[in-house]
Amino acid sequence: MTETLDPTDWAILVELQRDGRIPLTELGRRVNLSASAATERLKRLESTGVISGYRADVDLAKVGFAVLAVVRLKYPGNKHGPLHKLLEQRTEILECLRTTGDDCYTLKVAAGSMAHLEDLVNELTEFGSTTTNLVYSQTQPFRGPQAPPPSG
Amino acid sequence: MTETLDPTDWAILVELQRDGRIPLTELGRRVNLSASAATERLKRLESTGVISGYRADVDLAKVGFAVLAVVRLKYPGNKHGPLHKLLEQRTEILECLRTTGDDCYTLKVAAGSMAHLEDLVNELTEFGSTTTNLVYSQTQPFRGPQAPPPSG
DNA sequence: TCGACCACCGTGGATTTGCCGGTATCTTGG
DNA sequence: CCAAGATACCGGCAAATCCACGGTGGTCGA
Repeated sequence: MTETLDPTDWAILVELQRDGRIPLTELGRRVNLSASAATERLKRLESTGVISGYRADVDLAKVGFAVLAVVRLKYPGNKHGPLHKLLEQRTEILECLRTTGDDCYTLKVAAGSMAHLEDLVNELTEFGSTTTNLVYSQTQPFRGPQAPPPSG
Repeated sequence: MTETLDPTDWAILVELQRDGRIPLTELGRRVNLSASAATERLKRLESTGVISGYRADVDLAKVGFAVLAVVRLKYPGNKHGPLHKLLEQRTEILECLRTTGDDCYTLKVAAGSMAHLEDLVNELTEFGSTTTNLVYSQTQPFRGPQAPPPSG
């Protein structure tokens, strides 16, 4: 399940989480490896699934999504099919976490306006009661793991 | 603030959010453009900040973070400096959203074990009362905007 | 000591990138 | 209506990069 990574592997992960599009030559330079050695390590990280992909980071506000919100959904039923279908259709739902606790799902939602957000929440309310919190700001858009967890 | 994007720009964003490391030649092919035209558009998207960067997507479980949790923090004070300092130090805190509502902050936290999570929550509890929910699963690790918001 | 294995390195041909000038379309002002 | 300018696209070329290859220096077990 978990892969064994040495400090060089971690350095590669950190670099590629900071800038996922650097050439392999530059990657090797940064982690003190030749380009071909860095390539081999990177391929291993990709093929073992440690790196699952690469994504461009899009500024939500710049493309018209002025509103970001966290919506918690208390879903009484056990028919999750329709909800998953909604998640596929509504790409405004950026993320969906199924959690323990009173609220079964925690969603991160982007909307162009409050009216748009209202529409989205209305759709979600079909499934259960919702709690919505607007987001003022977020520290970093996202941050991945930078080092192994303690004692492992 | 918001940039004007035509359908081709959106196609580029979609492709690069799906795979941020494809060569420009391939990108042009996918959006029906020559490599140089695709390059020019991409540079414009980068320089205007629509694309803020590229990141490798790391599988948390594969690198030893078996536990994912959402922690909501009710922060009574108004001294946010110490909290920001903690966010910088503790890279296990993947994301921090400041929101409206009763809970001022919503954090996404990765931990190697329940003991590790307990440590993290203890540190957070120094700042205020916390509510922690473990994450069973997440739909996609993340999904960015795929199309402009309605009527905009 | 031997041989298999592993991670690394350097090389060279194929590919990609970055930059240039040239062309077609659209807008603007006379 | 026409010319000037702007915009977006294309093709082509030099330089950088990618990629598969074989070679090297370690470690480990027989």
